[in-house]
Amino acid sequence: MILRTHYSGDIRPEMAGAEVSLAGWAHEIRDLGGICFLVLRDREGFAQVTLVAKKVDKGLMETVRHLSRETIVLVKGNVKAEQKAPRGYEIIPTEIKVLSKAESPLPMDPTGKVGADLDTRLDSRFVDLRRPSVLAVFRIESAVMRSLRDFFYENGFIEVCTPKIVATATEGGTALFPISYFDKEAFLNQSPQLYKQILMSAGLDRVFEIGAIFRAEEHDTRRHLNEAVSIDVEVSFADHHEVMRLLEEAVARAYKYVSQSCTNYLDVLEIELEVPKTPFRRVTYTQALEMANENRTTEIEWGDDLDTEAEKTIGKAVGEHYFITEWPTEIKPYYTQPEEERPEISKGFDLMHPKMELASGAQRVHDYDLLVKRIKDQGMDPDGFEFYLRSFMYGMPPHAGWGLGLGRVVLTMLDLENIRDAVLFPRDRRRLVP
RNA sequence: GUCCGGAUAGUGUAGAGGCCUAUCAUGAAGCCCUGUCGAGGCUUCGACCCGGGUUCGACUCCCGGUCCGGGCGCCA
Repeated sequence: MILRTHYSGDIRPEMAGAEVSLAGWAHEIRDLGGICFLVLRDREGFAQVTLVAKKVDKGLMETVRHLSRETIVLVKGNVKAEQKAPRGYEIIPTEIKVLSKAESPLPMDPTGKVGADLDTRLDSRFVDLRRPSVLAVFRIESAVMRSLRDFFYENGFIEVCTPKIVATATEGGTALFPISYFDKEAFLNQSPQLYKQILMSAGLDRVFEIGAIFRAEEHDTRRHLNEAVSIDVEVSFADHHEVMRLLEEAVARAYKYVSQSCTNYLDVLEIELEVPKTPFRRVTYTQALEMANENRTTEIEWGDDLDTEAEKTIGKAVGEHYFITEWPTEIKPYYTQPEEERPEISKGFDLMHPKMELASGAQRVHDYDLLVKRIKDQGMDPDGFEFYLRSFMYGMPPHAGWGLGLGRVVLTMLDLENIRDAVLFPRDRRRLVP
């Protein structure tokens, strides 16, 4: 049984006379003496419940007058078309039941009239999310995931779930969270990379996963978190060009879907979403370096990674989504395939938004010997990768893939200030609760 | 890690050595009001991060700490 018959957003003035039950939060109570308005809020909007002193049961009037804000109520009543009411209708109640009382004062203002710092908001995220403008971000995030899933299924992908508890590091570079696993040492996985690749050997051909990744870096920025959601893709018998094409289509598709299906949430956020045009511009690493080194005091040398300043300069110059391609092999992970003709250049790429990096990917090394060599060259021990390397010994198709940060897609799409705004319960260096 | 900025009622803020028994808004409690829609009016309640120092006197200045925000770094 569901207590409500309708969401507030389902009700139309044309339903006048209908008996409905609404359930939600007492958003506001405006008592004008002879008439009293209760604004009930649920996930889909607001409904005005109107009580006229002369016409309504005294007990009901008293109940409403003494409701604390954010108390959960069940309102049974009749729809009345009323021009003076917001959205052209109001509810004339016959029964109001308090389901759960809200204490007061509230930890923050859920109406948005009075602001709250990010820290305050995150501490009381359950109240923060009651603000339609905050919820809108996550409704859109849901739409992004849905559009990507649709896109992947339409393109022959199999959705997979790889383990998050692992025995070894994936890539070496980043720090891992150690965990206790009975009598063994284990880690939280930094990326599904190795498992996606194993599945290519297994013959799944095209896989995707939307899942959590963990990085134990003590970074402290507006675009990094220690737990993130990664949208990962791996495709067999494909090169990096093919998966770049997939990636740009996936991103454009998400924008398109959101712009069509989330108009009300975009309105709440006052955003006019522009769908990026594909194909995205390809900028080689060498070209990127040239752009970055203009008007710069300390030049970045060929072979160095691009720093934040460089990303910003290039982003400004390009002004839309773009790929950086032809990275030096040396600064890409060991599983990145070098070009055959000039092995110092790799088949790795990054997808960039003018504000920040969104994804990175590559055609992968599928040759066992080369992979072992590359692992050694990067100062790691192939023994730790045996479970992974074994899958390269018995038939591994050439393959390519990428990982795209969900939070960053939403952050850049909605022009949010902080990645924490795009994650329900962010985990950063200091924050572990809620 | 490092550099810059900050910490005042539940929330968001004003404050520049005595003006502070601390401003405003929001909120809460109560009262008035029949069409509000950020309703309005009146009354009441509620705060200077912690420790040390300077000074006759510190919310205010100095030192240390804690926490928060931002930049960079680390990170793909």
